Amino acid sequence: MLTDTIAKLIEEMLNEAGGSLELRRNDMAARLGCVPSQISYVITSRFTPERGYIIESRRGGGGCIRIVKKQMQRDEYLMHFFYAIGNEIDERSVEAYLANLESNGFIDHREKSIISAATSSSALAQVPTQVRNNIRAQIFRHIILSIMR
Amino acid sequence: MLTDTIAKLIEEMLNEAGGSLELRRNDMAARLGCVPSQISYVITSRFTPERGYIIESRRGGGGCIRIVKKQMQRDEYLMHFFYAIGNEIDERSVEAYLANLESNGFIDHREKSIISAATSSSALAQVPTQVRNNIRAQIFRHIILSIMR
DNA sequence: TTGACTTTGACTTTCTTTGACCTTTGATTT
DNA sequence: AAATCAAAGGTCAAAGAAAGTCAAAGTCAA
Repeated sequence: MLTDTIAKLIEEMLNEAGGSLELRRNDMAARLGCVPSQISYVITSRFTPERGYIIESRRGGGGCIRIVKKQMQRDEYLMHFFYAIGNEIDERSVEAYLANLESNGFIDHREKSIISAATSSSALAQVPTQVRNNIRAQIFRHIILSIMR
Repeated sequence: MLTDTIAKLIEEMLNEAGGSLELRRNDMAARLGCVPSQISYVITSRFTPERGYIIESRRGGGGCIRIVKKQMQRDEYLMHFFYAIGNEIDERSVEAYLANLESNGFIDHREKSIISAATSSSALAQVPTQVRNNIRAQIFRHIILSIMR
């Protein structure tokens, strides 16, 4: 899948560059043989704030897209979660947050898979779909609290 | 019966692949000459968490179904727990199990508090009381599965 | 003949890819 | 300075590609 290829490439570039990176959308699209908006799609779907990335960009001549992987402090993180998770959350977003938590060293791999299991739609299959995301948010929030304590 | 054929095929593929496998539902259905939803049926009826399987999937372009078989025999102790949990469980029993798991070295203190948070009545407050113990059991079972190899 | 399990297919939801059109910015003319 | 132009990136909707859901119909054993 194109999306994955692009996402991997950007991640690599980010690592090499030490967590902060500027890229030209058109160049990148040309190199990969895709339309420029595909790059935008990858960035908005994979390099989200939930996953700990900050995106800025500038149009016009010499314009570019800047991607920064943000390292967060513990307290900052707690605040972040309180505001961000909200009343409901889907499985994908949980995964995004977990990836973020792991890469910031707040949880390890095993803990991640435990939390993932606890909040999976499979585990919550018996919960009516209309409220499943609410329950998931509750569970996730309780877990975050227990970790941050 | 079609179902058995498909189930056997998937099991074989799993063995060959060493316990973990990704398949394309449409491809498989086309190869076997059946409707795609038949594959779904087989998976939901035969490759259940109760039998030690974990299922994940992604829709859309490049989507697929991932099946992981946990080797329950390897950890008899955990398997024992898994079955002992049953279809419903209350908060106190979870705590008792967790104490047991911790003192036997299957989980550490942090993991215990994560699981405790995930299965607490407080986290499940929005779940109707009649089914809360069922949901709790599902969550707990999924967690136990996730820490098996 | 009833109830559990299977089979099928129409419809839904989610994710990706593409392209046409819009907006912003810096440079160049007038 | 104002007007113009070209070079970015942004947006959005439509089409495409998977998988999920669900209910109706079929099968078969007790």
